[in-house]
Amino acid sequence: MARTQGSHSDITGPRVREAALALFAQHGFAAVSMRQIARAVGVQAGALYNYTPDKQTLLYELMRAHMEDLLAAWDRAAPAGAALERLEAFTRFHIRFNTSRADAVFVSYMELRNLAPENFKAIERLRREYETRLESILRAGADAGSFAIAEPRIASMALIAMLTGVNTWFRADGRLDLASVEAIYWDMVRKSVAV
Amino acid sequence: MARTQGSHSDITGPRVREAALALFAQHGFAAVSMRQIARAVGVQAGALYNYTPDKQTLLYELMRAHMEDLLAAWDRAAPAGAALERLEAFTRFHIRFNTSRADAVFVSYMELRNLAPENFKAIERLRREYETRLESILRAGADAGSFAIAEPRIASMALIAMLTGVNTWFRADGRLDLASVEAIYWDMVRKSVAV
DNA sequence: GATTTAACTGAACATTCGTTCAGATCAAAG
DNA sequence: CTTTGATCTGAACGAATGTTCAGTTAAATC
Repeated sequence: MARTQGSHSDITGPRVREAALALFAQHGFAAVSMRQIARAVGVQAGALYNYTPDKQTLLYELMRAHMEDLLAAWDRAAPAGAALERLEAFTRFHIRFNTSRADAVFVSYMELRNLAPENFKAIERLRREYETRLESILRAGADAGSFAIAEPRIASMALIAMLTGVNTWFRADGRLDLASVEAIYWDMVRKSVAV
Repeated sequence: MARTQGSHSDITGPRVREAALALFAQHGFAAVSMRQIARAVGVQAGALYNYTPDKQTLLYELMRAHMEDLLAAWDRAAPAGAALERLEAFTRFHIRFNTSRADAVFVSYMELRNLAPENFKAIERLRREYETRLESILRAGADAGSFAIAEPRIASMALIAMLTGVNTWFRADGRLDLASVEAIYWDMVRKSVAV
């Protein structure tokens, strides 16, 4: 038995996913060919099929991995305590996590319509789970009387849309650093749910 | 000279654009073929080239028309007066206009990366113009002391992202009607910029 | 140094793509 | 009724698509 571990596949596999993610983000899933991905990795197109059964599954696995990373990272970072502190933590976490993985965020939102139905359902469930994390915070704050929110579910969608929007304009080498961006958005979030 | 006006082209032309818009919104520009569009219209693929020089221009013209409609509609609807009233008008207008043209909004955001560079620049200019309309309102309110906004440009991006997010969940036959949605969002917008 | 086999190549498969164009169609103008 | 030309068909073009697979390569094991 030869080349059981630590072989090329440990290197090529991640590189396939990295290249696919970058290309999907730049040109879109449908506009990127398996040959383009292979060229970026430095192999022939056929070699990609050692790492994914097909193009569709490659997309799905990228999105699933991203959504599960997102949930796991938040569950690790989420503090206990008052709703206001939890909301601030969520706001800053969302901005930091999403700006640090712009390609994955972009693909996970833009390519939903290119998922096969069963894959779409799985990703939507994960997305919904994340939204519910914020919704719970808003409900807790509303129940405690520290937030004024008529519709917690809709407010959570509104806030997530606002926060994710940072990705459309933020550049790491721009005028504002992440700390300033966090402060600006937290100020708006805090006030928007204030009593 | 025969069939100079009021002929098939007055009917087929709009139908081509309608079919293309709906298909682009559903499957994405790159995933939709000229033959699919032709089938939806009820003609052969070759006939489409009486109405667009190529697929790229078809996409560009759809996006350009949408952005110019948006700007013209706002400029007609925009009231004079205090910043707070102008901001409320903008909030309600944005929600109403965007939910009434979900396909065009979706395509105009999602397919930016499929535009040829010069077309991209033209659409980006129009988008920037619209963002500046809101930014001006925020600056006026900040100068007058009625808003507390450190970064008007960024606040305008944040608010537009939040408002456009309505399209991801709003359904005309859902639990909430548009008036309720407008009220919920206006409440959040108003508070987020409050002193 | 011989053997094993994971990893990859390179060619091939049937489809589909955007676009072109000669010719058919047919409603309106003369 | 004849002419005109806008409109559309139907076939064709080369290029590109996702995927398969027999065969080559070479690193790790014995």
